[in-house]
This record gives sequence, C-alpha cells and structure tokens, in this order.
Amino acid sequence: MTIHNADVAEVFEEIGDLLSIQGENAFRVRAYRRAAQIVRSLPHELAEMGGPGEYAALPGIGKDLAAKITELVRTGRLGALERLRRRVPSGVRELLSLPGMGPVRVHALMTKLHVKSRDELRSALSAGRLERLRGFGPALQQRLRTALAAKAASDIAKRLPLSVAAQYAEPLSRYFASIPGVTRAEIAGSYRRGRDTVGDLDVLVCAPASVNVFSTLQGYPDLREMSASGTTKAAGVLRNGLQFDVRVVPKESFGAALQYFTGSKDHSIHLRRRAQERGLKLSEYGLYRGRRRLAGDTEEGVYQALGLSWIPPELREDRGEVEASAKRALPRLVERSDLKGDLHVHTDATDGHNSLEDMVAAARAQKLSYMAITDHTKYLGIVHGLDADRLARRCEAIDALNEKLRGFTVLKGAEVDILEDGRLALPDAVLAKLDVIVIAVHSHFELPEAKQTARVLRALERPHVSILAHPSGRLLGERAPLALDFDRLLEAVHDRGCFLEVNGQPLRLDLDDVHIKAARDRGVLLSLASDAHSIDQLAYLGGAVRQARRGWASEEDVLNARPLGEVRKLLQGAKR
DNA sequence: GCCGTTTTCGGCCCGACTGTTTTCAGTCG
Repeated sequence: MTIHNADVAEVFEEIGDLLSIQGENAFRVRAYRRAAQIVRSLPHELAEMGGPGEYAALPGIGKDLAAKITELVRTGRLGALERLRRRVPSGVRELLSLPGMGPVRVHALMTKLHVKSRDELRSALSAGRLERLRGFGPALQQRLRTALAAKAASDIAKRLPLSVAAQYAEPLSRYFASIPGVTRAEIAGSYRRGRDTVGDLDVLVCAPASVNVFSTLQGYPDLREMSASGTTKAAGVLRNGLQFDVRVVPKESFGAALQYFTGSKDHSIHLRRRAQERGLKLSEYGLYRGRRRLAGDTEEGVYQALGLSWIPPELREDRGEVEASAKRALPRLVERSDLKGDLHVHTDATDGHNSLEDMVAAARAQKLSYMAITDHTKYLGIVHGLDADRLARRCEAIDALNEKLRGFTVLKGAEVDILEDGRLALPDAVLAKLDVIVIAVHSHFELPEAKQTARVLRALERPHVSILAHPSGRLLGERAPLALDFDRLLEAVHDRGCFLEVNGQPLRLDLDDVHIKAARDRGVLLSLASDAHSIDQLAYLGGAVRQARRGWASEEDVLNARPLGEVRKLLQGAKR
C-alpha cells in the first residue's frame, strides 16, 4: 500500500485530536496539527523522499515526527496511534466538531458520563444526564441539541468554491459598507487570500466605537440566523449555509485587524512570534512596544515594523513567505495585466457559445494580443468534436481571419483527448499542422495511479504536444483529482519542453497552488488559461492569475505573459 | 513535540465572547 501525504496528515490530525481529549499539553497537540498542515502542503510525496533525515529537515518536523512518518511510510501503520485509539473510543473524536465542544468538555463526557459518540450524546441529553455535569449549562445543552439535529440532517457546512462564496460575500460586504458611520468593509480570511474554496466569511468593518454596526443585521435578507453578537464581534449563518464572522475595529487598528483577519492562522502566528522575538506584541489592534503603538492603521506599516516587506494575501500560508519577505526575496507576483494572450479558448465550432470572430473581438477588448482557438477534437464524449476534415477547414478560416486582423493573432490549436491507453484522439500528421496542441484527460478518471500516470506520460511523448490542460482533472466539490505521480509528470513535462496549464474555470482552478509552486521551482512555464466557452468566460483568466499567484508565480513563470514571437518559439521547441 | 541572535530548557499568539459562575475556564478564530 502506498502511503500518501494526505494519509500521513490525517494520522497527525487524529493524534492531535486524541491527545487533546486526553488533556495533553496544548503545544504538543499543536505540533501534531501543525505537522499535518506541513505535510499537506508538500509538493512531493514523503514516500519518495530520502527518509528520516530529510523529514526532520522540514521546519516543524523533528526527530520524533520524522520517525513516525518513517514508520507510516514503511508499514502503513503507526503503533502510537493504535495505542491512543485503545484509550479513546473511535466515536469520541467526532464530538470535538460540535459547537462549544473542546477537549475539556469532550473529556468530561467520556470519563464522567461514558458518552462515546454522537448517538450516546443525544441519548444522554434527552435523559437529562448532562444536568449534573459541571460546564454544561442549559444554553450549551440547547446548542448541542440543535447541532446534533443538524448533523443528523447532514446539514454539515462544507467549503464552497471561491466563485460560489463570492456571490454571498460581495453583497454582505456592500451591506456593511453602506451602514452610516462605516468607512470601510472588507472580506478577509481565505476569501482574500484567494483560496480555491472558502469555509466561512471573515468580514472586517471599520467604524468608530460610537456606531452600532449590528443594529440592523437581523433584517439582512441573506441571513439565516445569528449565533453570536457582542459590540465589536458578531457571527451567523447565511441562507446558503455559509458561516460568517464580523469584527468591527477603529480606523487606527484597521491594518492590524486586516492582517489578523486575513490570516492564515499559521501566518499570523508566525508574525506574532516574530513580534515577540523583538520584544513587541502584535494583536488585531496593532503592533505595540509596551503600551506604545508602533503600527496598526495599515497592513504595510505592520509588516514594515516587523522588518518585512508587505506580503500579498495569496502567499500568507506560512510556506516560507515570511522568511522570503525578511530577505526581500519575495517574487513579484504575476498580474492580470501581464497576460498578453490566452492559449485555451473554445468557439461554437464545438461546445462553445460564440463565433471565432466574437471571441477575437472579446479578447481584444480584454487587452490581449493573441489567442489560441482550441476546440475539442472528436471522441466518444463530445458529439460535435472536430475530425481531421473539419479541423482543416477551421484552420483555413483562421488563416483568412488573420489576414484581415491588425495587431492581433489567432493561433490554430485543438484540445485533444488523451485516450484511456495514452494515445491521442487525432493522428500526429493532423496535429503537425497546428500551432498549439492542448492535451487533456476527459474520461476514465478513476484509473489507479500507475495506469493514470503511464497514460498521461505516454500522451506527453507524442510529438507536437505543447500544453497539458487542467492536469489534475479535479472539479471542486464534485470530482477528486486524478491519481497521478506528479513528480514524474513534472519531470516529463520539463524534459519534453512542454507546459502546464493553470485553468481558470471557477470549478477547476487546476493546477492547485502547491503544484504550481512545484512547477515553478522546477522551471516549468505555466499557461494561464480561461478555457472560455463564451465571450464572458474570458474573465476566467482572472481566476487563473489568482491561482498562479498562490503558487508564487511571477510574470517570468508564465508562458502567455510573453510576446507572441517568443511564445511561438517556445511552442516550436515543444514540437519535435 | 519543536526549537534556538533570550539556545538544550522553557518557552510556545492573542483577544473576544459565552456560559456559568460569582471571577473565570473553555472555546473559537
């Protein structure tokens, strides 16, 4: 059995939970949870690294955790976890996820009432057995009843794709901004960091203490319920199930609060530790030496006072950005305005909604100077896919259009399916006539890793192939990523002189941030693509840019940030 | 359990809110 990083991370999460329930030192618990985070953001499989020495070189992994990783990778099991599981029954862990339930109360339930699962908690509640338990008052009992009922109805809050969350986030932010006395309202949190999915909304409101920001919140149309409300802090749930937290801060604290509320948690902790090392204290109210405030009205000021350059929100995951910022070694992240073209676009020749001419006009309006038309080729799944003849006629049409265009060039391309065995859906002779061959998996998503990897590697071996589109094949919330050996894939793409796509479709956002960074570190250029199927969808380039920024990509890392002449040369290099 | 310009022990981010308790522990972000 191959142990993946996600498996190791899950083991560390579980150990953290079980230790906390046993009343273990909170910092030991945090070390395990932190390790889970670290392992999850590794671009390479632990199983393929050099062993304990290399593990322990990772920041946050010491001798003990390195040994545990080694045991897991070698045997697929971990003795320490099995011993813990014997002491804490399996159902107890899920009690931790109930509201108001932390390690102390879960421990009390387990030892004093022998409650070991959600079901047993439900019975204990109705039997009134919690009445005599210290720390479980009537209000908490009611919260637990509500939560247990919701869980039963499987109404569990999930992370939403960023694009879906945006539909609720933007109106909410406008609502707060419109309140008299409020000078500014921002959605912070993972939304501001541009994560591909959002678990809740963190809203930061700037207003003087005299303004009662929450007086009309009850009447907000998207509101389902309020769960907490103080003078500076409120929380609730929107109609779509999305949780939100609001904090109100005065002007002089806005920068510090924006930093704190944007997170990530690990990034903020890193900053606060850095402050502490300098004899300072950082909180959402500002950066202080004793009682004297050194910074706080702007984020820039806070970072600067800590000896750092401002760090773009997309990088704030504690993956080395603080260290890089201290050394003034952060990349200048790619921006939408750096893009000069789009190398993955569809038209109504297949499943797109607009004509070639309309797509060109829209691309020009988006300040692009070139675009590759990459309609689908014929295969089982797409009825209207192009065969060799139709593709040839399409090329003639593009040639004719290019004759007329000034200051814009259409590249001839195709999105070619990778068949189950790794062959491509069109013969090499047909592909040879095109400028851009985008290849992609659109079927047989469930192949085991060895087969899936071999399949894609075989496709990359074909001559004329340029770009691997939406490499993981994932659809947020709908389809898991393909089982692929990404290290081998990256090696092949690099050796072959090909490129990896960052697809900006809202449910794809594929590659993900971790793999973008790995590609960048390996020197593989990225194609930031809209995969537009209509003129409106050219805006998805923005999503690709945001995703690329999360992977530390700068203009130099992006194929389509280069002028057409250079792109042509690079594409030619991928042919052979 | 990790870590080191306060180094091999003794720290480990910081504050708001809730509920239960009568001054604060626990949870949460």
